[in-house]
Amino acid sequence: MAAGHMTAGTANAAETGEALGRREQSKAANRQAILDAARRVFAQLGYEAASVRDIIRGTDLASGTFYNYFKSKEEVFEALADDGARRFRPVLRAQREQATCFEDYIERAVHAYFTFLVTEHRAGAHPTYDRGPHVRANTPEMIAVFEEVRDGVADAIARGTAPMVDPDFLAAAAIGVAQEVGDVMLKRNPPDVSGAARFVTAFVLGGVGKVGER
Amino acid sequence: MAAGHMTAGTANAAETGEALGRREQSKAANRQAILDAARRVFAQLGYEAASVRDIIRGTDLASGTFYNYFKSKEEVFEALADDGARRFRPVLRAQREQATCFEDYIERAVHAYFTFLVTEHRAGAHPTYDRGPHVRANTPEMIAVFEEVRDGVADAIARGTAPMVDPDFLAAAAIGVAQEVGDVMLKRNPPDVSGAARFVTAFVLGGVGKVGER
DNA sequence: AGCGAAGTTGACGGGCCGTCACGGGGTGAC
DNA sequence: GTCACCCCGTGACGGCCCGTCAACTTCGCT
Repeated sequence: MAAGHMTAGTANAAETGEALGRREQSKAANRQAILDAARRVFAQLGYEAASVRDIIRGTDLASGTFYNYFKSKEEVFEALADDGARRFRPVLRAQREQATCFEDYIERAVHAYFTFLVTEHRAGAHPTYDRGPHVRANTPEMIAVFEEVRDGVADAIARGTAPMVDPDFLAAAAIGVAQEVGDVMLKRNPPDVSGAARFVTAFVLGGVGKVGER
Repeated sequence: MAAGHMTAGTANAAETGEALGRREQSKAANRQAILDAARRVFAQLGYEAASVRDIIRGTDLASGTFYNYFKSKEEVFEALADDGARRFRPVLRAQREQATCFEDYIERAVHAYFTFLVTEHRAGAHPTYDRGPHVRANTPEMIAVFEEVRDGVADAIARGTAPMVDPDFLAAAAIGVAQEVGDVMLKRNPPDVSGAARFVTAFVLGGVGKVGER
């Protein structure tokens, strides 16, 4: 803004972190244009059915340009996924710090996840990943919850708060429950986030307890 | 075999159910050739990466012939899936009848499912469904277990053996656990079917118990 | 102003898709 | 045994998507 009559040199860019050269600006814009188009296209056609060409048509770029930014449809998906995870993870961390106990922690994490699911679902960002036989993609939030829960569980076990069980199995079980129940929840109208979160929490905690008994 | 000098008329076919006309014979053979090729190709390339052309090349048929039997790759997958389910379901039923209680029933079902998984996995029939972002197809056995467990749970609730809970959520949770833990199990060497089955059983039963408490 | 690098463009060869007009061979009637 | 019918296998075809690349445009710097 204060650039005025400056020649937009490198010194200015380093000064604030913004006001990049035309080159960098255009690069960022193109990348974002591709991601935006991809979001729209995935939402409309579903990930499976969408083609790179569909995404390109959603921008005003040439086909070759796409490949300057991404190698494939998969890579675009991953970029979108990382984006989702980056937005979601802080929320999850916050819940973890506010939690009063292990039980509370699980419920908060799951509740946050389901809320996120419903939001993204409403926004159309989560297309029907289920075309063909029946296919599901691991959403970024899922991965975030997975790692978060795994860490939380490992913590709890280390502190003796939770029984000692195979953490891989446990994390897998928890994520499986959240995933499937989340799916069922989304199909209901209206989706009962709190109810589903309570169900999952109880189920997982009950499972942990029973498994820990030997 | 006893056909001898017969003119292979329709009456003979109806008599035993076999000894079909050349036409029907060839049709069955072609269908089977496609399914066999598809199994191989899916195993080798993965479901995602496999193309209809790959399947066709795995047979000595022309491309047009494929479409006389199946509309798409998806339809071939479904045919293979139905086949798997048809082989697996009787096993599951048998376990159900042998079970002495609800707990035993769950463990038997899960154990049978995991055994099936390992067998099919070894046979290469279950390719890496996870290419690209991370994609998973609902296998036919999964669907069979899903329905079986759902029915079993509904039964148990009706008889008062299991606490009254939302059966959709419950079935979803159970299948989610089995699915994810099954995945983890398959990645270990050697896969511990009994251990995983015990884990899942305990987890699910614990979950059911806790959820039922209110 | 002018040069070199960075980035964009769109045409191109290769491959897959599903279709369809053709022809060969099984089938049943006589 | 013969023959007409029609089922079904065949493979070439137009349409589309893929990833590449030589030519060109734009930017950044001197």
